[in-house]
Amino acid sequence: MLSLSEENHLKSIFHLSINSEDGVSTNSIAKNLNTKASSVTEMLKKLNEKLLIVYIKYHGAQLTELGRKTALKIIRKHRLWEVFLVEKLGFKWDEVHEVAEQLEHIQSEKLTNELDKFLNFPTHDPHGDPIPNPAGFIKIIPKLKLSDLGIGETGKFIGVKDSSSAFLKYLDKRKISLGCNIKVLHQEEFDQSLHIGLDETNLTISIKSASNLYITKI
Amino acid sequence: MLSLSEENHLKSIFHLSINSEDGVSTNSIAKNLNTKASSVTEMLKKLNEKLLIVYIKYHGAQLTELGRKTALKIIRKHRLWEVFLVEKLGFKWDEVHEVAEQLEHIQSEKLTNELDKFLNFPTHDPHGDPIPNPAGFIKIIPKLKLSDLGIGETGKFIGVKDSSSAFLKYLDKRKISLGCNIKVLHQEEFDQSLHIGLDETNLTISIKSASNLYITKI
DNA sequence: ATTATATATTAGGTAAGCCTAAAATATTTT
DNA sequence: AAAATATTTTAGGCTTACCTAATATATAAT
Repeated sequence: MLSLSEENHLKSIFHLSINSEDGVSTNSIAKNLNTKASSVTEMLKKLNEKLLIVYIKYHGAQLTELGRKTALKIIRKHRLWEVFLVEKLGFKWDEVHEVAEQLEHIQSEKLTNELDKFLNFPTHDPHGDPIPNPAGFIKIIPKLKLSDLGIGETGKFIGVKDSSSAFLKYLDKRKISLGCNIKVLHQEEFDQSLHIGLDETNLTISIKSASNLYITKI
Repeated sequence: MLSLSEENHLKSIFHLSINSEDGVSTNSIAKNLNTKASSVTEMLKKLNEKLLIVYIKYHGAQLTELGRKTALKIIRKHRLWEVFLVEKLGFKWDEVHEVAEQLEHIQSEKLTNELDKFLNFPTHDPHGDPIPNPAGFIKIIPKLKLSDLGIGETGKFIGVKDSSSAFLKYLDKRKISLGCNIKVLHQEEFDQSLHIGLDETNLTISIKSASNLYITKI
């Protein structure tokens, strides 16, 4: 059984390795977990011993298949609990993270699987991220950003890149919610901001916001 | 904020002080938590510093009002989660303890209170134990055992004293479930076992079992 | 290709929470 | 009330997971 700290390091490495082919750097993990590089180095040695990562001195860490599965099982729990908090307990999508960070470490396969059933086997969490299956399998869909669409194209809003509370509240205020269809109408030349169509209404969002919205073309 | 270990010690002291006026002994806590007396002594000093208990060397520990409230807030969470596990996720009442021991340490008042609401403000957990309110208030009802009833008297089964898996399964097998009415029909002289009436059926239970069943006279 | 800078590791230290063995205090027995 | 026994505390160690400061390696700039 893994310690809380080991689990958090694994998860961090998983998340940080999504956008990088080679090893995850010590510093990036430290920043992610709010600790110091020296602490991370220690942990990387331990996770390497346990065959959860491949760690080469001065060259960062990469998850092994075992490590990846282990990380995904934790992420599965995190995302299931997020669904529970939003759908059953009425949490807003910007309120769930902190609590889910605690709940994800509860050890009980039965609990996780019964929760999954109770929630009716959801496929995505409230931020649009996919939920791994019990074996830690996940289908990774290459994510397209709204800012990648051309003028006239329409996308379905499926997730956020930055899930900070500020950004989620920004979306709520503008009634941009998961699953809605967004059409790119026009782009301003001088600041790249986008005019978009959303149901009946039109609005303008900055290029920064647009590149935080994941969509699938439709 | 309290550490996991501090919380567990408080809870242990609370449970052990129910049947004893004076201080809870170091050894009994150690036994309860599966640690050693020396570890408990250390912790008692710390909890005393934090004003959660009154600890006098060689004379055990007693909860302060603050300590009692704190313990009851943890117990509140434990019991709410037990209700959730049984009523929503289909756990049996002998399967919930271990998981609830983990869930009781999750820190989020909002979570606890929303869970309470979601469960429709239950007053008792699946073993018949009362659930404290958000402020850590609880009404302690002096508990009567089935073995305290006289011949011909009837009681409503409201809780168990020993909640071991073995005993709970024993009850399940005999269809003795929380809330049912039990009438004492006759007592064997040589082994004190009781003949009881339960709905349409009659059965015999040992005096040991009878003294593990809490009831209210009706 | 050196030098400067950024990044990572090692060395050594701290606090929490556990342990065993020895010493101190309480309790029970005679 | 003294001796025997049980209980509790203290002393000193260990492990995990942190930290800072010093050193080593890698990367970027000249």
